Amino acid sequence: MATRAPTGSQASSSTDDAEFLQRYDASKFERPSVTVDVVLLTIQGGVLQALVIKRANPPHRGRWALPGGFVGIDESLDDAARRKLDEEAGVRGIFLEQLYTFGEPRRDPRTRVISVAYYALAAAERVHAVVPTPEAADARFITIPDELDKLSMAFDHRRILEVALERIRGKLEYAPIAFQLLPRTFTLTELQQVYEVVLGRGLDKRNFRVRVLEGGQIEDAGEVRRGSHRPAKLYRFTGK
Amino acid sequence: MATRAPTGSQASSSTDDAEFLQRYDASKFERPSVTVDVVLLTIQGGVLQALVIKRANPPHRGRWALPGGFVGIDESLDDAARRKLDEEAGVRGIFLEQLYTFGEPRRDPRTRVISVAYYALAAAERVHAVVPTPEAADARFITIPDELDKLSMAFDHRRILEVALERIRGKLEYAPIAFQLLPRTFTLTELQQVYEVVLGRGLDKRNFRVRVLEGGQIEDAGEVRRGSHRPAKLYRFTGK
DNA sequence: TCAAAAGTGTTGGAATTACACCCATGA
DNA sequence: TCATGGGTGTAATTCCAACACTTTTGA
Repeated sequence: MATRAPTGSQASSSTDDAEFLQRYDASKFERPSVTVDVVLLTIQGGVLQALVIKRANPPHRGRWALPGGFVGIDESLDDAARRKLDEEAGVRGIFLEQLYTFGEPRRDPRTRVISVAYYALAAAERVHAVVPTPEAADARFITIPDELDKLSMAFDHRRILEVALERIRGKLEYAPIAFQLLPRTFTLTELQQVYEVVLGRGLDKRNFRVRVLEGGQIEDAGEVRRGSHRPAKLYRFTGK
Repeated sequence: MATRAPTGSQASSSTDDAEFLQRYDASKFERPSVTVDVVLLTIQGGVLQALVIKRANPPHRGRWALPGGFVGIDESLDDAARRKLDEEAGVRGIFLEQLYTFGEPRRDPRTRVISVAYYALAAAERVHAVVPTPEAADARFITIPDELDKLSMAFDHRRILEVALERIRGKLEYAPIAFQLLPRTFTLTELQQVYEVVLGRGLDKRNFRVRVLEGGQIEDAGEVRRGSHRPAKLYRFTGK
């Protein structure tokens, strides 16, 4: 038997592999179903919101659940999450990142279902204009934490949502994710509100501005937003 | 149809669910295989090391791979990872945490395989005494980064290992994981070496000691380690 | 002219970094 | 006694938190 040296060169799939493929009995192992579930977060009206969909079928018919569904057999996990976001929220091209995989044997009463959870972030404009879609007749945004605390959710989706919140609160401080919750250009006050809403506490305006302007992640967009009062400078995120 | 109010009470599995279970056609969706792969890290001889196993079967026969295997249909993901660690490394009861799920359609040439990756940390004493085991006749620890850089690994296991390294480097600074790489009692120099080896750079001894002693996570174990020179105080981690 | 949001600096304390020598032990 | 790793303090700097008023605009 030709064993390969530990420090061998980059080898392509060997002849062994091809032979094995033909012999491989794919039915040998009982396989779980694999789904993706997506926590879509946005900020609207000064509050953090998450998209939930009312289940039209058992199990948990009539309860609220995260958008999600089965992963296609030739589809990557990321693609499945993106597809579900498109089908059930009508949203494309937004920030999306894998969160955690939930695989307790009894988390779905039907059969063994392993769910790879994702979280997505979008500016309110990107999502409030397009929901609902054909696949999700009854979809809505719940406010966090108020409505979430009262809502009974299907499966372990409440837990998934809470893990997503933990994650973005942690990441907010070292990764450029706040910008994903804003339109391309934004005012510093709007950016600060993102931080305040996600972290759940107020921040000092002067300290915040110094920090963010010295951080080198945003640049002056050269325009102003006019409201009913003093116009505010617009900034844009300088892609990392 | 009785739709549930958005803010309803915690409902148990409904009759709908039970009915549906009987009708549910589990074969409707083609299902991927699901595996776990475990990155077992340890520190030995002042270097970071990872356990790899030589594959006895195709695909990638003779190449080095992470310990891992299929998830049982009634087994949680965590349990599967723990089981593999036991079977292929003979190690139990060590720190284990989910890392990331790798699910590209072609990552395994046989069929669609989604791998939920874990990383595990153990003191050298815990693992070097027990490897190899029956299931993994050819297992060894490779040094990081030296041997890893030269090694050709099966599947996307190199990538998984690199993601694990990124993760522990990031977590080292805010989570108490360094202690997982040490025996129950340890000297401050040993603790510092863990940080240095994982981060790949030297640290100032005096600053390190002040920080760690004021951190409140360790306590004096009341003993000393005697070597060939001045004895060193032993400390223990005060479980968070 | 007034209401409302935009914009702007300073200061004190805390945390972080840089840096060099003496101590206790076993051989 | 000497080689080796164990153990300790201080000063400069940077970072962070607290704090209030003036400016610009549209109504």
